[in-house]
Order: sequence, then C-alpha cells, then structure tokens
Amino acid sequence: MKAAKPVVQFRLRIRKGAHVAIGPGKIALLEAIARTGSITSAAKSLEMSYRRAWLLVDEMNACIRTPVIETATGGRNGGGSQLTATGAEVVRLYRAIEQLAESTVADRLDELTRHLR
Amino acid sequence: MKAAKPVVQFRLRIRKGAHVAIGPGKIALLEAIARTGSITSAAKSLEMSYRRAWLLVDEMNACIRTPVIETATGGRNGGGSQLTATGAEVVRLYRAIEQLAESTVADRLDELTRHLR
DNA sequence: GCTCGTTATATCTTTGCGTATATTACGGTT
DNA sequence: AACCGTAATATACGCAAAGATATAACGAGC
Repeated sequence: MKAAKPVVQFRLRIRKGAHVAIGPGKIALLEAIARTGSITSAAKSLEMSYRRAWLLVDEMNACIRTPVIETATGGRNGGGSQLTATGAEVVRLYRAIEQLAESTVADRLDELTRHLR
Repeated sequence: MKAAKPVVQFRLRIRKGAHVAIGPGKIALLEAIARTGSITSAAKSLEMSYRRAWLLVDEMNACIRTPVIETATGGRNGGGSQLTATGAEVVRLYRAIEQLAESTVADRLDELTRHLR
C-alpha cells in the first residue's frame, strides 16, 4: 500500500569553474576501474559508454594535481588501468566524508522524510 | 594564473521512486516564493521559466503529505502564493541539515580539496 | 610479424529537457 | 461589468548533452 520508500541521496560535488572535479559518478567509476582493471570493463559494469567513462577520467585528471589512474596501452590484454595512490586516496576520503555526513544528520533527516507521503 | 578556486557543492536530494521529492532547486524555489509572494516572480528572480517553477512545486506537492504552498488565483494582484506551515518547516529542516553536514565534514573536505590543482 | 584487446580521439546522430508561446480560468478592485 | 496579473495547463521548438560508430596507435605474447 505504501508507495516506494524515500531514498536519500547525499551528493558531494566539487566543482572547479565549469568542470566537476569530483562527484558521485566519478568516484563510482574509479572504484569500478580499481575492481575491473580497465576503463572499458569498468564502463560496462556501470552500464555507461566508454566515451563517457573516458571523459570523466579525463576531467578528473584535468582538475587534480596528479593523475588518478595509471593507464597502459598495448600488451597481452591490450593494456588496462589502475588507480594511482592519489586516486585511491581521493576515493577513500570521499567515502569517509559521505559516511560521516550521513551518520551525522540521520535523525534530522528522519524528521524531514516524515513529511513525505 | 591560478584557476578558479574549487567550489564544494553539498547536495541533498530525497527521491521517491523516479521523482525528486526534495532537492536544492526546490528549496531555493520555496524560499523565492516566500520572498516574492508568487510563483511567477519567484521564477523570474531565479531566472527559470514559469513552467519549470510550477512543475517543481507540483512534484513537491505530489510527494509531500500536505501542500507546501497555498495559492490564490484572481484578485487585485491576480493572485499569488505563499508557503504553508509544512513548506516553511521543510525549508527550515533542509537548511539545518545542510549546514550541519557542511560544518561536520569541513576539515575532511579540506584534505580532499588539497589534491586539486 | 601477426593477433588481440585496450587506450585515445574524432565525427555523426539522436533524444530528452527546458524554453518559449499560447490559452483558459479566476476573482478582488475600481 | 471591465480590468489586470496571476495560476494552471497544453503544444511546439531548439539545443546541448549523451550515445553510437569508426579509426588509429600501442605493445606483450604466441
């Protein structure tokens, strides 16, 4: 009887002018790259086009001091990508901030969602 | 020579299925309506079309138990709109949550933005 | 030196979103 | 009763964002 329960989305974005340096989609992509070992398979697992995935990575690299992924072209398996230390650190910090924020405001958030039908 | 400084966007969205019940744009719109007294002038002050503003209000009303604004049609000035008690409460809670979250994660956020160029 | 899967990049096409525009209803004020 | 500015709603149009497609370069293995 009850409609779909409300989903709270806490989204942290860090913009640099017109560009988005860090955002939820980019973090998810980095995690997928770490998990799968390549941009191509990360894109597939997130059901996004390779183009989009590559553009996201490119935008991150353009905004962050040191590259977030290390890529290899050619080779046995055609190459691949993995996170750099910076990339892993960015992911770790982002998730930590997200979790901290969510747990901090949890009860206030309940007050708010109580108004939903 | 330094590029634009990074801007942190903390966005809280509450989704209900495909719909967004509460989000940053909707809250800003409610505040503008409270300030200006009508959907039309609120839309103008936020530089959005009346249609968009109206759709946002409509979506909120569809997701929240009691309407967020009270509208009047006709009359001396053609009518107008003002927040209901629920509307004002939603705005208040949203801003409180936002501020609480931002202040809580401020230092962690600095760690993250340090990586930006 | 051939193969294979990936990175990297350009070009074309599509389509979903927002804007613009038009119309009707409404009701205090004069 | 005429007016005026708003609410409420539908239709049509434009465009920017995203996907689809194509192609070149790359290099470790066999």
